Parts: sequence; C-alpha cells; structure tokens
Amino acid sequence: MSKYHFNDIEAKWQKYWAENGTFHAQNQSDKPKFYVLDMFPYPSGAGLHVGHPLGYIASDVYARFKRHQGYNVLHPMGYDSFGLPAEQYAIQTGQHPADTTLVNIEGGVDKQGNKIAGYRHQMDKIGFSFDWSREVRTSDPQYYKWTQWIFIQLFESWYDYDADKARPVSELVTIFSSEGNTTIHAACDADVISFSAEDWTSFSSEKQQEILLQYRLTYLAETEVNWCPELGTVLANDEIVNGVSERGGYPVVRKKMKQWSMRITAYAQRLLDGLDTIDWPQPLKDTQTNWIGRSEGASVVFQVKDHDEKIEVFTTRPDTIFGTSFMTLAPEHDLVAKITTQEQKAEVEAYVEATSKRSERERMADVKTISGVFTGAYALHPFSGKAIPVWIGDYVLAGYGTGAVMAVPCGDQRDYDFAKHYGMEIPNIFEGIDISEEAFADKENTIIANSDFLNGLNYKEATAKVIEALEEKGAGVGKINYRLRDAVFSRQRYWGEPFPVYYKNGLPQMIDLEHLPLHLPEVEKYLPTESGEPPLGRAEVWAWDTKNNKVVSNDLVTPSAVEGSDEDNGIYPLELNTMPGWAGSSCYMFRYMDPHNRETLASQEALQYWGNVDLYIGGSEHATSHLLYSRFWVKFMYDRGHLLVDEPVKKLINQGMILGTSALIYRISGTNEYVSSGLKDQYQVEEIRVDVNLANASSELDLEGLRKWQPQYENAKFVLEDGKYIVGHEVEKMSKRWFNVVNPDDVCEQYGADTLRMYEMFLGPLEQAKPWSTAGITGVHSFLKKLWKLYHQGSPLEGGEGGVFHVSDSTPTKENLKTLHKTIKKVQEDIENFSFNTSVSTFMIAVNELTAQKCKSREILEPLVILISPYAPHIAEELWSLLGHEESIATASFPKFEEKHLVESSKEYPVSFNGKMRFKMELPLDMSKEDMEAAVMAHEKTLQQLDGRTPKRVIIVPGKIINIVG
RNA sequence: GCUGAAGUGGUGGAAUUGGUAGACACGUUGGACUUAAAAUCCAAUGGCCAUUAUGGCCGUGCGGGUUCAAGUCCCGCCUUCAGUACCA
Repeated sequence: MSKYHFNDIEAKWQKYWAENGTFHAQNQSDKPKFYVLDMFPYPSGAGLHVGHPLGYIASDVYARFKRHQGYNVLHPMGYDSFGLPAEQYAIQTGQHPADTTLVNIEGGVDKQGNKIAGYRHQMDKIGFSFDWSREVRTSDPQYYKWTQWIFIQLFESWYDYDADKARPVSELVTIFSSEGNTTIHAACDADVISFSAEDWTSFSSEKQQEILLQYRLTYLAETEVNWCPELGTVLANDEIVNGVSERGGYPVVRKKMKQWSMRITAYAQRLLDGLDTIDWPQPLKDTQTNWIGRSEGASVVFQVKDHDEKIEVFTTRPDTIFGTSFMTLAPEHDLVAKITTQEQKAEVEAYVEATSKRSERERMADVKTISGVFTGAYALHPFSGKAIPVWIGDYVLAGYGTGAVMAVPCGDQRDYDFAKHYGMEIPNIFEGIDISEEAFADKENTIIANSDFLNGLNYKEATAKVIEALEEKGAGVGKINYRLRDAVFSRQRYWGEPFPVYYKNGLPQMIDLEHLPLHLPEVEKYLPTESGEPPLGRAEVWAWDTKNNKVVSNDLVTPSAVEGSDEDNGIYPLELNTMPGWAGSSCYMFRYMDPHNRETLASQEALQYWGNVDLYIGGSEHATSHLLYSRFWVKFMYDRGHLLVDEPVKKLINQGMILGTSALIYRISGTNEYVSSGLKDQYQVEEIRVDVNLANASSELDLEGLRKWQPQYENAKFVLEDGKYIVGHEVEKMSKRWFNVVNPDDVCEQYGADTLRMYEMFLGPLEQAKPWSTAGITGVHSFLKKLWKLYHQGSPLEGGEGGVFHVSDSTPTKENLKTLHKTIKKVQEDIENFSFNTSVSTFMIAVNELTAQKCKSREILEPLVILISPYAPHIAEELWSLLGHEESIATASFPKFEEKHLVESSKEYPVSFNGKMRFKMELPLDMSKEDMEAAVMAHEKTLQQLDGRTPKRVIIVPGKIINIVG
C-alpha cells in the first residue's frame, strides 16, 4: 500500500498538528522571533472560495520557511467578526448576528437549513500552520473589552504639537489652570475660545468638560456626515464610491449629527513621515500619501470692505497674490449670509438653496457646468488695497481648506474658466506668458510680473518673500494644509462594539476599565427606532448605574435630575451608537501576542519580545481604511506608552485577487437549443453563464450535469462540435451570481490540500491579479505523485502503484548533489523574494532530474523533503516520517547551500554573430580569452557563418557569451 | 485630468546586475500500455519558408535611439488595469 493517498495523509497530519500543538508559538524563547500575519477575514455566510486562501498560503509558506530557519514564529489567525452583512442578515431573518457569526466560523446549519462548512473547518483542510490557541474574534466581549479600553485612552488624551505626541488630559488641565490655553499648540476644534488660567478656574465643571472635549483625541461634535437613509447609518468617506454607498450602491446625503470623531488629523504629518520607515508597496504608500494630501502654501486673510468680517483662504500659490481678481466662497460658507448685500440677497439665497439640494453625486458627476453668484460684497487686497468682488460658487468645496479661495484666473484653470464664464477681466502676472487661451499653472517656469515687490522672482523666491511680507503685516502666515479629515467614529448599527460611554447632563463620561467589557445589549429588532435612533435605542436594559457599576433598565433613568440633587440616582443613559468596522482591527495584531491576558491588552514582556509584525499579507483595498487607521492608533498607543512600537507592520505585501473564470453557453435566440462555442457565430445567440464546475479542463461541458443543474436545461438540445460541447469563458470577479465560484473544499477533496497550496502559488506572481482556472491543476498534482514515486520502488511500474518505500544509503553522485544544491539556492532566494511561483517550477525540475538520475540516496532525498515542506507540508511530513523521523518536520533545519557542488569546469558557450545566437560550443571555464578566441575562430561553423569575411571584433565574456562582429 | 502598475506563444507564466527569449506547466498532436476508459510513460509543439539531414527569415504593444549585444536602458506614442479627482 504505497500509492499517494493524499486524503488519508492530509487528515492524519492535520490531526497530528492539532493534537501536538506543533505550531504554538512560545512567548519565551532563545530563538529569534518572527511575526507573520494575515489580514483576518470577515466570516461571511458564503464561506471561503479559492481566492481567499491565496494570501494565507503565501504567508504560511513563509512562516514554515522561517521555522526551518530556526525562528520562533508567531503565525496567528482570527476573525473580524463584527460587521454589516451579519446585521443585514439579522434584519432579514431575525436571527441574532452572534448566532449566525458563530455558525459561519464553526460550521453548522443555519435556520434556513443551509449547511455551512465554517471558516475554521475550511481553513483546517488547507493545512495552515496557524497557532489557533491565540485566536481572536472582534465580537467576543473579552476581545472588545480592549477596543473599548483604547477608546477611553483616546478620550483621555490630547495632542501636543510642541512635544509632537499625545499626552494625558490631566496634564492639559494642569496647563489650563496655570496658564490658560493661549500658550499651547494643541490639536483642537477650530472654534475654541481663548481663556486665561483665571478664566479656567472660574468656569463651571460643565463648561470645563465642554472645552476639554474640544481637545480630546476622540470627541463628540456636530458633524456634517454622509448619511445613507437606505442603510440607516453614517458612512465614512472611504465607504462611499462615486457618491453612493460602497455596500449596496444606495444614495448618500449630507446631514448634521452629533457623532464621535477621531482626531486623526493630529497625526497627519507623522503618518506621512512614517511611510519612509516601513517596507510597503509603493502604490499603497502613494495611496496613503494622496489620502493625507499634504500641501504647502499660505493662509491669507482678506478684510471684507465696509465690514468687520475677514475671509481666510488657503493657497498653494501665495506668489500669485497680485493676480487675485476676485474671491470665491463655498455656498455653505458661514460668511455668505453675513456679507451678502441687500440687492444680491435673493439671488444668493436661491443659489445656496439650489446647491444644497443637489446630491454629492450630482455635484461630482457635473464638473463641467460653471455656476456661481456675486454676493455684492468686496474684499480688500492685503497689499494693493484694491477692492475685489466676492462670489460664491460650487467649485469651491466647504470641506477643504477654509472653504474659500483667492481666485487667480491667470494661474488656475478653474478660476480662469469661472472668470471667462462671468466676463471678468483676467490680469496677467506672468513674465512672457500668453494667457489668452488658458491659465498658466507651471510653477517651475514661473517668473512673476506686475506684482510690486515680487516682480522678476521665480516661484520659490516669490513664495518665500510674500509669506514674509504677509506675516509682517499680520495678513497671513505660511501654512501646511492636509486633505485628511478627522474620522467619524459613530455608526448607527447594532453589530459593533458598544461605546463605554454614558451621558450625565448630556456630557459623555467613560466607564472604568475594571467594569469592562460593556456587553452589547439584546434588542428585539436590529433596525433603527421609529424616532430615528440607532438600534441600541430599542434596548430596554441600557442605562449605567454609577453606584453599582452595572447596566440597568432604562426606566430607572431620571432625565430631568440635576446633578447632586435628591432626584439624581446616579443612573444615566448609555451611548446608542456603536463603533465602526475598523475599531476592532486597528490593534488586533498586538492582542495575538498575549490573547488571554485579562489585565492588559498584552503584557510588556510579550510586547517587548514580539515587537511589531514582520510580514503582513493582505489585499490593497484596505489602503486608506484599516491600514491608515491602524497606523494612527498604534502611533497614539506608542505615545501613551501602551505599545513599544509606532508602526504596526514592518513589511507588507498585497496579494492580487484571484478572479473567476465564468463558463458561457450560447442559446440560439428564442429556442431551448444551445450551440457550442466554436459555432456560435453562425447563429443569433445569447450568452448564458452556467456553473463553471460543469466544464472540464478542456472546456468541455458535462451535458448530463447541466440537465440536472437547473430545470430549464432538462430538455435542452445541443449543437456539438466534434461530438463535444465547448463552453466560452469570461474572466470576472468570483461571485455566486456568475456561477464561477470554486470551493477550496472541493479541490482538497479531489486533489488534496498540498496540490491546492502548490497550485495557488504556481498560478503566477503573488501580487498580480490572475484568473482561476482548473486547467493547470493536474500538472501540479502529477508533480506530487512523481515526488511520491521518487521515494518508492517496485511493481508494476518502477516506483509506481503498489511500490514500497525505498531510499538507500548510497553516496550521491555529482549530478544528484548539483540538482539538490541548485534547488536549495533557488528556492531559498525565491521565498525571500516572495517569488513563490518560480519555486514550484524549481521543484518540478528537481524531481524530473532526480527521477531521470534514478536517485534514491537519502543524502539527497532527505533535504529535498524539507525544501518542499513549506509548500506541501502534508506529503513532506509523511515522507519525513517514512524516512524514520519521529518528530514533525516543522522545525527541521533548512538545508545549507554549498557552492562547491555547482562549480563547473566547462561551459557550453552560446556563439553569436552580430548578436544573434548561431551555435554552441563547449569550452573549459579556465581557458584564457586568447585561447577561446582561437578555438572559436577555428570552429567549422564559424567559418561557415563568416563565409570568407574577416570579423571586425570578437567579444568574449568568460562564463557568459561569445559574440563575433563583422 | 493626475498618480501608479503592466503589455512576452493557443493559455498561465519564466528570463535575479543588458549576455542562449519562451524555463516550468496547461492545452494540442502523434505514439506506447489497455477489450476499453482512466492513470502512467515517450516524442513533437513561437510564427513563416525550405528540406534528405543540414538550414534560412521574422519574433517580447508601436516608432525611434544607445550598445558588440536590448523583453531588460533612454526618448516619443498606443492600449489595458488599479487608485484618485473641482484639493485652491
């Protein structure tokens, strides 16, 4: 019995690994550490398809490789188990999201009777070397306790720009009581009042709390948010695509709501600077750089004529200030109502009204139409003192900069178009530039003219000079502006982390760590309330008893009670919003280090030992959400001493998406007759997608299978070619609706996990998107069979079925050693470069060569198993045990490459004529150039090629090539 | 529009610093084994032309250039994909 029974072998070793805790990482070890992490999945009801494990397989190969290299490897897995789909499903079916989530993870049967394999079971079948003893689930109260705790830390912190770090709010209070708020440079709301130490101490406690809230790193604020009525929730900017919700594609409107926000803008510069310290893909760094959107320029203040008001603008081109011929405010700008003149009032109001009605989507889609209205007001140029008309226009966005621009039509195309459209003059302030057709925005080639003291200067000089002049006048200051906005942190959803917050007199108070976790309450329905409150508004037991520190019935709250009065029973309402999806994933990589710790997020020793993630593999779609927010929280936690590193991840790789290959059949219009792909052009046909699993590797359709698949095909007729029905193909996203989903369980069943793992690696470069096709899988599968045969011998075919395990202690030949060592070298380099696909080719070459060499030598075959084990761990374990080892192969030392086995005495040189290779000749490697030239020139084929000509030159690169010119 | 990545056989893809283009697989064709199928094994397989073997020409999106030598470097285009967008 020595056929390659992959199903038995794989089940056996998966059981062994689980029972022996083979992959449990130790928090104390003499070995160097290595932390390999995958982006943990959201456990959806649809289960895993073959695209999901790609990154996990790559990271698993790497983790196993590192173990062979003697590292103590942390390779954990968990679930990002809060999220919208479970909630939507709960709304539809009434099932508790916790129940469906559990089934999606652990498997079972849902209430509709659908069998769900479960993520855990599916992953186990692929043979990952995860340390499951460290599993985390974001929806587990013992986990989200720490998410709530981090929120409290943010609430208790403020950002000090002078120290360039977050500090405790208690220190801010100390500063306020000794010097007020005029000396500090802190990240805070734009509308904080100035006060002295005396003022501070005279403020009421409530007033003090309100002020502090304006400085906290998480704060409550009336914010204009993206409200999605269909989903009943607020969406972050990155959850909106083309003006509609990313999920579902529903319209999104602007709405003002009181929301928790995260002061991520305080970290804008550090998030930017940190990118230089981490090894991440350039496109991903670029995406984050753009998202943060740093621009350097100046803030300039324009006095409104005959008014007390001032208009502040941000410009990246202060050098063009003398070209300012009008100003434009966003229609939503606060000053619009104040400065509009009586005559213009009606027109302005109508315009503001019309703009507010246009959805974000319309405004974005309609970039071409120029519209605006004159307010009747004028602003005074800070240098020339000229009166400049103030307009409003929707090309200026309220959310960027100050929501106002100084319009320089000669230097900015939008200002130019606006000026042209309304017949305004366009003064030219550029030396020798024609602006009759379009604006001139080229900074590098700018020479300023008609600009008083800036004349003759280039962009750099003029900018420096004008900022100096503005600062002297008190009319402006050099400024750096970021596109990044503070992140809204409240969601009107059920299935997320509850905030550890209750409200006393309308002001937020935190619950102490010792009383956490604050459990998600039970509700009857998962929808918002009729009065528009979030789902938690339906909870009946959702008030905080500050005396007994527990959650109690809402009925006990006495809303009108004044603090300290007899009616104040210390019971207050709890927050009704929940946290967004990214809350639980921002610091999860640290919880894996010490997942069962009940005292802290992770112990100092664990944090010290594991540091940060050495290798993180996941999709690029998280570039501006998870990966940016995580960096922000980690920097914050570092500032406050809760973490010892200020970046979560050293090296990151984005795996490409595996696309589906849909199978198409062609129905002859108006019939139930289907024509094979090659003949479809002869008919009028419609394309129809059918289950891709009904087509084989040669695109031949299983007709009987199709008839059984869906009733409409039961009596279908087929027009065949060569007796076969060949399907067409379309590459698109893997999705149930296209019937192109391939389940890894089925592949494991049919070919084995080792085949699946190797095949996914063999498909192509990890980072690249590529279509799944079953076509090539047999090649990888037969490779594993050949590998198996290499270790066996006997009837009926040499080493074939029924053979017995056989390796010999014979001394390996030179060829054997050469094959082995070139394989060691190549595979090691490939893994280090994440070039997994070429490793698989290398294994194939090695096994083909060793088979041809009839190699049975233990000295070769033993190290070969270790080389293959990261990719195909089950067969490797089995062969390793057959080789007589009692321990798992997991920590066997990676074979050492020895150059000496690859040293050659001669080389088959390619001989080229004018760069074109014509023939090859064998020459010793230690031959001198002169002798080589003589040997080549004497060769009969050289004479034939030259045909009597005398070569002009002979280029000889020893060890490489010979090229004859002439 | 801007930013980034990529274009190589029928297909997935190799070619690490400029040095034998198409490794390794799939598919296809022919052959062996078999009652048959599956499995397995052997051979051929970039295109075109010619042939008794030998051989010749073309060929890495397109057009130029540098070089003894270019898929690889430089200049100019085209196409595809991804991200982003009235960002002042």
